[in-house]
Amino acid sequence: MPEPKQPVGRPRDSQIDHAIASATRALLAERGYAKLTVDAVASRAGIGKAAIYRRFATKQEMIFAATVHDMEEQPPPDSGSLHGDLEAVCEVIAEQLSTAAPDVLHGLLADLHGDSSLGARFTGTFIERERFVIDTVLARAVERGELAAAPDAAIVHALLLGPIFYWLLILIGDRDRLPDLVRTTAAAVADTLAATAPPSR
Amino acid sequence: MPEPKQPVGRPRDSQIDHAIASATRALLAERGYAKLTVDAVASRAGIGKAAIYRRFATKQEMIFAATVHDMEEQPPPDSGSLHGDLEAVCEVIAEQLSTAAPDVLHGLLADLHGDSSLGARFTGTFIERERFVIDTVLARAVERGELAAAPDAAIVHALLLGPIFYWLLILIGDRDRLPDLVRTTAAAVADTLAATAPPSR
Amino acid sequence: MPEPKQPVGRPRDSQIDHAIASATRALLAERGYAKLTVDAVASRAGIGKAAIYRRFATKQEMIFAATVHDMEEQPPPDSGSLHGDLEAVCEVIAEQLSTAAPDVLHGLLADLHGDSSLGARFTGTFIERERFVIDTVLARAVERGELAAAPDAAIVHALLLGPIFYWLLILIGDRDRLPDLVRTTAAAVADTLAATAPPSR
Amino acid sequence: MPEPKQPVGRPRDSQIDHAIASATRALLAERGYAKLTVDAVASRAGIGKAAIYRRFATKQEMIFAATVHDMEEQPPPDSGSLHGDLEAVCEVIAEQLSTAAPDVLHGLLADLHGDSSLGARFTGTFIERERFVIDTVLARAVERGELAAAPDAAIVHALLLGPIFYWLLILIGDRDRLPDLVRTTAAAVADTLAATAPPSR
DNA sequence: ACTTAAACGAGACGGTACGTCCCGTCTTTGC
DNA sequence: GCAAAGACGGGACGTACCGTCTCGTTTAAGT
Repeated sequence: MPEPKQPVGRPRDSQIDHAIASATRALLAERGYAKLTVDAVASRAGIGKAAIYRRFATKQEMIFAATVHDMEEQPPPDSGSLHGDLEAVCEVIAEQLSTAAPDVLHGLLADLHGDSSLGARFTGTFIERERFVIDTVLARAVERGELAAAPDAAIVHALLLGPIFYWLLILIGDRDRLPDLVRTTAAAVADTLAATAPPSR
Repeated sequence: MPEPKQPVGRPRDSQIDHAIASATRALLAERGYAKLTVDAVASRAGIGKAAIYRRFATKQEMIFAATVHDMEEQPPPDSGSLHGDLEAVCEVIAEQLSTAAPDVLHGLLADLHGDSSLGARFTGTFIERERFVIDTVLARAVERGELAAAPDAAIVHALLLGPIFYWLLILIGDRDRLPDLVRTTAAAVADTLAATAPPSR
Repeated sequence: MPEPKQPVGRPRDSQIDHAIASATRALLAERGYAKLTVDAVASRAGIGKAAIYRRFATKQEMIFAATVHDMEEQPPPDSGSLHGDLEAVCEVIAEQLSTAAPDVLHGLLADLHGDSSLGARFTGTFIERERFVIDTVLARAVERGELAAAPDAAIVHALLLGPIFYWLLILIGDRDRLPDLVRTTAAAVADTLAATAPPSR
Repeated sequence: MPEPKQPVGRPRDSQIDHAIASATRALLAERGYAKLTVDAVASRAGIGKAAIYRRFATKQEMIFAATVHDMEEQPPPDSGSLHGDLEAVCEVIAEQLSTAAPDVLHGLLADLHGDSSLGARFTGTFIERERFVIDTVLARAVERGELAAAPDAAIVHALLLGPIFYWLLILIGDRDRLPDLVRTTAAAVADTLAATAPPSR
């Protein structure tokens, strides 16, 4: 029996889930990743620490849940060309990333890769999902006849999203210029792929 | 006179600087960024904690100094072509980065951007130095007649080094395939630049 | 209403109070006052340092509480004569003091008078209590007709207990001879008082 | 040869001895025993720490030397009676003690008895000297015929000086009343001795 | 309505690391 | 060839968090 887990006792209060998430986000914005403490989140949310640890095993999981909560990524609608598809993919990622402060992303990434289980979960969701999106748009291009064969998706992944991450996380570049970067990147990747795997005439 | 600051008292023992740096690096390699403690560094280096805090205000500054100690980046020798120069720049960065464990890079970046003074210092040295290297190779290309005008260096910076960081820090990709990525990236950027700012015929 | 202060949250574990006190006393006996460390107390008591600092603001307060825990001093039973009463008072004090090592007494007194709040607390409890005992036996003597009027209690206090403290703390005298000293002191004080304030015939 | 110790090199600067002692006394008065640091003394005296440690093995010795520097105690001139002699002894001690703050005396005593070598030295000088003074006045009384035999000097020592120490160190009593206490104590001890060892008629 | 079982706010708990301070020693340069 | 200035190893201090664990109270579902 797959254990329907008939609930006994007081059920979890779903308001608390929201309170935790929004307190976490507020404190991240106010004080930064490094100075976020679980006690502060509990206090700000008006709840006890136990309510947090009943939901999340570690502080990192809490932050992870509060920050990447709704990042659902779907392959973009078929734009009719590889170039258009790649640009759409880039744009979505860029938009999502630019809502977060760089120090939060760095802190989260550091903690993610410092904890192997969380790291695996991150790779298993976000990275895989991005990869799937890229696979999809590449397959479309092959089908469309733009490319002779699907190139290595991992390399394309890095070429396409790397510049955006670097701009936001390392260069801490001006966000107004992000659209420029997105356009240039998408164009460069599209051209390179076309040159490397030209359609068999 | 700009204060020659003639030293009085016992001078700092430069052997201790080395001992701190190498103990830090050893412990980072052995136990990882998250488990590095100042006491452990002092103990391993055979010194007192005070000697560390006399040199560095925080643990983060110590790690910063110990890890980025000798990263001197010079523009690569002129290879004769923009493509060759870009590839050389990429290779050097890729080589430097791959000597460090990903968790150290993440931890360091997180701490860097969690402390504004350190973050500014990082940008003011490494990023500026990388930017200078890129400026140099772009200027060479213009001089050579490969490009009509030097393109925006910041964008080139992101396009060129972003994929490598992404590969190592986010994808945690196979390091054996890094040379492939470097080649592809350099080629893509060179082609894009040539297409965007072609030599005035 | 004088604030009944209904407790919320997890209450303090009173076993820990005992564990701290007995670990402190054990370590004082084993290693002496100067070598007592808070970490050692915590470790010996099997608790965290935070549990100590939640109860006591400083190491000194902890030692104060641990060493003077149960020193409840009551006026001795009426022996029928001033001399007998004074001797009883002396004996009790002498016995209590001789259970402690001189270095602990010195250390404690030094810390007491190095921290004004602790010093005031010490005076407000022990000294006051001793004074009350002395007041009581003097009042008895007046009632009994042994003395015409109660003499200055502060002077009597010093005359009666001073020699014992001096013997134990300054002379570090042989403890076997303490009973002798107690007898002589009590006799001297009783005689002096009788001579100074004789019963009005 | 009894080693005339012909001095080699630069002789010690005796001004420094004074500077150390007065800086120590000033800081003791300003900040108290517990907060006295060697660095502060050196800085205040305008000298290096080494100059201090060249003269004293420990901080305690330095304070000891600075505070008890000139306490030379001689038996008082013969007053003609035991009572008068005892009172004179008391007065001298009381005067010397009341120049020092109680926290300094306590701190010093604590450190003295925490360090056995210094403790022995203290006993070997001050206590012995006091004892000699008491022995002397008791011998005079015997010679004079006031006492049949010299009583136990240790007990007399405690009886005579204990109340003064207690008043100043434990009760932190009013110093204006010290003369009263001295008179009462001397009278009590004189009477008791006379009663215990009356002159053989 | 009453029992039961879990969730709740509050906050104490063991543990670990931090950064500071001081001691007594050692090592320079300058007088 | 000593002195000041101050760096050094060592070690304790008191603080701050983490993730866990009681308390006494509250809330739903099942009797």
